[in-house]
Amino acid sequence: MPMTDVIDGVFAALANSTRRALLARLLEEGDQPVQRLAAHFDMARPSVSEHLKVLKDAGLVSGRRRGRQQIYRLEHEAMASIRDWLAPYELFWRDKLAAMSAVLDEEARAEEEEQTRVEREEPE
Amino acid sequence: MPMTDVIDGVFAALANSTRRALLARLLEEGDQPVQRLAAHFDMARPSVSEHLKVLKDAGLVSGRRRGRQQIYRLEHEAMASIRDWLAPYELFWRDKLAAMSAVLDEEARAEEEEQTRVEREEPE
DNA sequence: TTGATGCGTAGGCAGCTCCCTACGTATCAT
DNA sequence: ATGATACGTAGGGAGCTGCCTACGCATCAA
Repeated sequence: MPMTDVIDGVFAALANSTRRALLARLLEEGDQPVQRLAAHFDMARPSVSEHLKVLKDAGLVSGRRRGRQQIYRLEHEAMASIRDWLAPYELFWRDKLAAMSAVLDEEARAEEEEQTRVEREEPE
Repeated sequence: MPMTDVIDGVFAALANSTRRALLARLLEEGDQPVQRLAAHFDMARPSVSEHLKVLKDAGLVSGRRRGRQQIYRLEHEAMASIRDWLAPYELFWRDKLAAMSAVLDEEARAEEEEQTRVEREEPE
């Protein structure tokens, strides 16, 4: 599977607030079964199951059986793929902001020098 | 506008390979007009315009006029909102991996100690 | 074995996405 | 003013999303 399709799936999965909320629950409360996850949402349980399937297909969560329950947990790799995708943009902006702050520092320095000169010309 | 809607828009905008490719062009080649962006895609120019609108609505790009051209450029804030959303998960996994590597280190140390003991018992 | 529980899937419907072509509008060259 | 250029929007169609209820299957308690 091409990398672009993986990223497609991950971003698409995250483009829904219910699914992001499911991830947040798993993050804050740890692994848990569907029932417990579904309890927090004003939505039929099967709909939650479908959301979990989307997250699972995207690689953002995994499920294991425990008796008749299915325990879901966060998976790291898919998240990491987003971070990796984001990295070049972060670098770009880091450099951009660094350059900008260098300019501002230079302006501040020049202004301070100007201020010093003025102060020398207007003593007391 | 609630933060969740902003994030929704950004993730939805990024859940399309054409739009991600447009961002990549802007990243690598800098600000440019629609025409030049559209040239790289096997797609009608108006479709590219629509993708750019999605990116613009999500806050990922901005446009300024130059004569009859519209120059698009990357915008930082929307990207930053993703990074911020991602941060708690990154922290979670950093801790998780740190704990895991501590366990592995401990196992390695124990194993090494065992090895040392064996070596003492079998000198030369 | 029987009934209850936990979960997933089937089927259906309203609304959105992504592409297209046709057209409207602003700007520029002549 | 006239035609060309750069761009956006309108309108439409095929397919996907997100929700629902109904149902099927596996597991557990009694």
